Amino acid sequence: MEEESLHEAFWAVSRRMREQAKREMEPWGVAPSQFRALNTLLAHGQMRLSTLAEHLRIAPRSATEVVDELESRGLAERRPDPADRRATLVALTAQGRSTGTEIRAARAAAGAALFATLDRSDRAELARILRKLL
Amino acid sequence: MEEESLHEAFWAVSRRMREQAKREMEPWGVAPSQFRALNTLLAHGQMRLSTLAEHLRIAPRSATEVVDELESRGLAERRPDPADRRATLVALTAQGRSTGTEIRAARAAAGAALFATLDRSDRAELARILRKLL
DNA sequence: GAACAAGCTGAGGTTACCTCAACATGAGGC
DNA sequence: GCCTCATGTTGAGGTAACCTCAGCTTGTTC
Repeated sequence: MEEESLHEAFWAVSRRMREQAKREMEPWGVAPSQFRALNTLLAHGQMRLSTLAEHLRIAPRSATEVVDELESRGLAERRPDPADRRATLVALTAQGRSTGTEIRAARAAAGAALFATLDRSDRAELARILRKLL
Repeated sequence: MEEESLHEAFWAVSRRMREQAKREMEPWGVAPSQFRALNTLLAHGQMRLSTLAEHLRIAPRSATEVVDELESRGLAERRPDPADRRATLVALTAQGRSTGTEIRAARAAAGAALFATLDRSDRAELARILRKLL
């Protein structure tokens, strides 16, 4: 009973999160899934497709798709991994880096809107609980 | 910075939630979206399609689809609204009611698995914070 | 009784995934 | 050096859960 409503509430919030993220990124023509990739590349630098997939917790095949999109928008590029010729590395282009940081800044400025309604301690609580759930 | 990781954590949890829900409902051949509808019908009784859409926070057109599915599985049925001939009411069949309660029981028994890892106070905290976010 | 609103659905689209199989490359055993 | 097995990426094809837009039927109001 209680679990069901927790479930529903969780679902509603994550839905709202997605909608909002989508709106925020529209000006750059970047979809949420692409931004997620952009963001981890910003944080960790170039990496293999499969490593990116792990970071994003998606199947390698799906990472291929996201990278295709980023590449077609000129935000990232593939290069052969010199260490293993089966692998390809994904790296941000200069434009990818700047677009990524711009979006991050915009989101921060918009207050990462949803979570901004929480005060510092609530955010800490939420983070703690989410970590527990993972 | 912090918001981004909150975002990611939230996303990861809701993803896991969906996967788990899907697995739990497989034996009944009911998808998560269908169960959501089933559940609100169990809770509130028959209602108009548009009202159901509101409850589920989806577009009316999407409710049509969910109800189509439930109907084809014999779990719900449409009947004309005697009060307004434009409208159709959605009601659970006997099988719909029993299947719904079975799934609910199964999920409760499985501990609504994810949230079971939280103790009582954490769950209350989480519920409070989610409510604040909505 | 004309005009506008409300309720539902057909058609068609999108996002963000998935699996499975093919193909190329690498690594270990013999 | 060759064979086998594992690893990395991608083509093909599929799915869930939504969406909008246009069209139909009824209802309400003036």
